[in-house]
Amino acid sequence: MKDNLRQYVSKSISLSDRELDEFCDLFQSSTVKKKSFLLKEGEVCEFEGFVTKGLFRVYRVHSNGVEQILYFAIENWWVTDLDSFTNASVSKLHIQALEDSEVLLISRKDKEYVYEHIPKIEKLFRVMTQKTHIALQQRMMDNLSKTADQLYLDFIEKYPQLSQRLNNLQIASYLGISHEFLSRIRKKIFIK
Amino acid sequence: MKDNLRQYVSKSISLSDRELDEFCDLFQSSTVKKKSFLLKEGEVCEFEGFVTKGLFRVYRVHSNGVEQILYFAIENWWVTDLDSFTNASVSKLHIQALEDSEVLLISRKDKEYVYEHIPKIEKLFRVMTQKTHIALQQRMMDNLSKTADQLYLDFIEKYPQLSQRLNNLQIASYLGISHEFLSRIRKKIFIK
DNA sequence: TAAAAACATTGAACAAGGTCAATAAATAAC
DNA sequence: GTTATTTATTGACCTTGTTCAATGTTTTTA
Repeated sequence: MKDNLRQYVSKSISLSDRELDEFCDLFQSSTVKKKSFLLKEGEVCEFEGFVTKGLFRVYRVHSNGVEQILYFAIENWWVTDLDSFTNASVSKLHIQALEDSEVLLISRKDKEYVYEHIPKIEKLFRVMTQKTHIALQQRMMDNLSKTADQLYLDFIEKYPQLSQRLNNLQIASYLGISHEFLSRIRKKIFIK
Repeated sequence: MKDNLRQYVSKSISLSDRELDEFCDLFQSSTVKKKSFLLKEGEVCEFEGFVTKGLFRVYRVHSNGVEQILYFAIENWWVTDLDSFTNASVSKLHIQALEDSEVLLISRKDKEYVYEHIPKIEKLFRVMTQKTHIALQQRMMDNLSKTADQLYLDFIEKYPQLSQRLNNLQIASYLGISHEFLSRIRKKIFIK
């Protein structure tokens, strides 16, 4: 079950078998049924998760009740509320499974321990955070400059397999547009 | 001149005097006149910079000619194109001084060297990248959910000293709205 | 397999914000 | 100090996307 994680780590850094075992042993597996929550607003996020099966959405509920999806996490992606997890602060986010899912969880304490103990892991996460930061910068620039049509087309082109697994409510909420407007966009696009 | 940098590092991690000297010696100081560029689109970003004086804007020029500001950097902030610097790829960004400025620059090679040589520095930058990532997540959610009025009010409240040093063209470009609309917002707000 | 729930589509009215053009005010350059 | 240049304001009109409500369609659930 932890094969995915082993593979993921090995792709980025070279650890001895022993280090790799030690790292992976710090994770505990958890199954999460569709529609149930890994984290709810108001809680403190005590885990960082590596998804081995299924699909999660990480989202915020605004004061007017509107849900805004920050990101999705599928197989071989990490899922956490970075702010709440690193600062042990109260979370403003929800993390919910959109399919029956499985995830490997590491606690804050164990992660800090492993940073001290296996410095290459610190490198792994530094590089990872850099990559997600670059992607987020790109996404923010796109959101501010591109039209909704283009955002949608880019999304289904960039994440073809993921977009198959999502309904239009989820996609609209990720793109920051209303699902009614997404429906109109789809009509316009697919008629052409 | 490197006192700011020494202080900045010391606040986050504890290095020996020797390590601190070694780290700071890798930087070379550079003065940048108002309106001149530290980086232009099409170049490869060969530096990461620590601003000791002045003000920079990091921005992209979209195909229609519209400028979108990704972020500003003032004293004690870092400035680089993270994507271009880490991947040695061609930059899509411009980095321009908005005031007469001074910046301490470290090269890609030296930064990689220091990661190997002083692991605490790796920690420093991991934590730093995490923080900026959290801030960017917040900014993206705000951009997607808040009205332009609110974005502007939040900006001048969050960065009071910075917003004093910027004209409304720059602020509008950062918020992703037209400067004409910002002008109307200001009228509406300050009349109340 | 029937009822309930969730999801998708469509119309009509509306709001937020953009574009273009003109003018005024403030800075910078000489 | 007086032009140039940059920045700010304002008006009129336009576009993109929202809201609300109704209806149809699919998927769950019992």
